[in-house]
Amino acid sequence: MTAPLVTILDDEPEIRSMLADALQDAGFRTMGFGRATEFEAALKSTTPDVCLVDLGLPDKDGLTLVHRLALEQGAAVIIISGRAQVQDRVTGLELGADDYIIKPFDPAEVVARVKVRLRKERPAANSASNTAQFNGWTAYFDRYVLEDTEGQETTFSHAEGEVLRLFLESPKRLISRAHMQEMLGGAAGESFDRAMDVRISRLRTKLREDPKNPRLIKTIYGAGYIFLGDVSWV
Amino acid sequence: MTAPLVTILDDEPEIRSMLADALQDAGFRTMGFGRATEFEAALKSTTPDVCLVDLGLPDKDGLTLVHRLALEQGAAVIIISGRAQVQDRVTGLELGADDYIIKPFDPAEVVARVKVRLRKERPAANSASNTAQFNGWTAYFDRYVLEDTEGQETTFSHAEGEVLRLFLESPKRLISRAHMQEMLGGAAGESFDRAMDVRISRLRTKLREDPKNPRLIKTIYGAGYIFLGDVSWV
DNA sequence: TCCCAATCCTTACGAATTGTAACAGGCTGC
DNA sequence: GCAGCCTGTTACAATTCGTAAGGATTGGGA
Repeated sequence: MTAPLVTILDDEPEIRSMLADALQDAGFRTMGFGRATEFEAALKSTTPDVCLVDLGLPDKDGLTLVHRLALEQGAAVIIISGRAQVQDRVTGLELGADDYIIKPFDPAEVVARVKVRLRKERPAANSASNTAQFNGWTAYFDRYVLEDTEGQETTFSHAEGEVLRLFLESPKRLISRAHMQEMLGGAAGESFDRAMDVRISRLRTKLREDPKNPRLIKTIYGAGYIFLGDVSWV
Repeated sequence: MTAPLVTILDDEPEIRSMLADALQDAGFRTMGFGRATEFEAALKSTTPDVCLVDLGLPDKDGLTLVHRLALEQGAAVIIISGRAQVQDRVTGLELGADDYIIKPFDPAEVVARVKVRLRKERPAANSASNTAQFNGWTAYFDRYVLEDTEGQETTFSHAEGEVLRLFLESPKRLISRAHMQEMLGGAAGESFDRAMDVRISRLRTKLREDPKNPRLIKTIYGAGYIFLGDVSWV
């Protein structure tokens, strides 16, 4: 799968290169344009995933371009503009933009917002995004299935999935009991926190952990748990 | 079709009412909450389309709430926060928020951004189409027919169609049992709610679901159902 | 080293929830 | 009226998940 393509349409070269650097660091392909006509020409041969569009263009009205982009291309459109009036933002969003960022901006925020758009826009990438691999196991959170090296499948329940997901999102880091309670919805630490133990116990058996020598879910006495797998989300 | 539901979670009553007014003027239904626990309790019986969440809550960490919402509910989440640092915004967006609005804000902009989310989230809400495709199946609601990959047709009844339509209009989102009752007529009764189970059971057999490992209609114990197909309305 | 209290694991049990087969009433069309 | 389908109800099986209880483990102090 090729990296998502982000186009940058802005007449100031410094802004273009600043955004391109930040986006490329985040793993995206980028294409920069200084004029709307150039950009439109390029659209004939490429389909960007996200389009960053500056409204203050010399050769064309940015808003109509945004409108066309959103309608025809189906790409996510993020307006970047110096015009900070609320009315500008509202009309920009109503004409089809997915987001509206005001100059001056921080590149990190632009990258974050681009990522949000991608997360939502690409259904294929979305359905695969709740799958994680670790130490021979594959966890499919959408199907509630755990698959071992030989392709053997086991199902896990919703509650078990919550715990597993929490571990897989913070591997090799200590997860305190209190934090766990909070994440997993429970009322804040009553004396009933043994429920947590049971959940983990059940998860351990599904992961076929050796009770004497757990390799994946390690207990830190008096502190919490730590998940030791090498996790990669697919 | 009922108006989209927007929840407002903020500890300041003035902000809640200001947002509620603006959103209701725009034609949305709203529900306001001052504490995270109240909100979580309400989630058991309703499924909001967009959730506005203030991060500075007294009783719970807003960010973990956002994370859970985005993950489990599948609803669009918009953070509203007084914390204006770029880092705050980036982490908020990475944890699953779809947008991040900084206080003080203009209600008109909030409304505009809510509309953008709805435009993206509910593919079927706008078009009054009667045909939907998902995972090899095609459902023709005008003919009460379900067609599989090979063109084999099965009919479904009105009651089954109601459930199926509800699922197909909110794919990959948790649909609470109570919300379902409300949608499908019956008052939330006592033993009546078993009718719901039976409807779903019958729908499952028509979709040839494996009882041990359903791939399309997933049960979340104690919460509701979630439809996992990739839906597109035609 | 030994002991003890705190902490944690595991098993068994039971309440709550959900799945589904079977039955029965109701409606429609012939 | 009768046959056939739709749909709610009932009853019972299966699942989920918290709780209790007893045993095992840990780590610090005697």
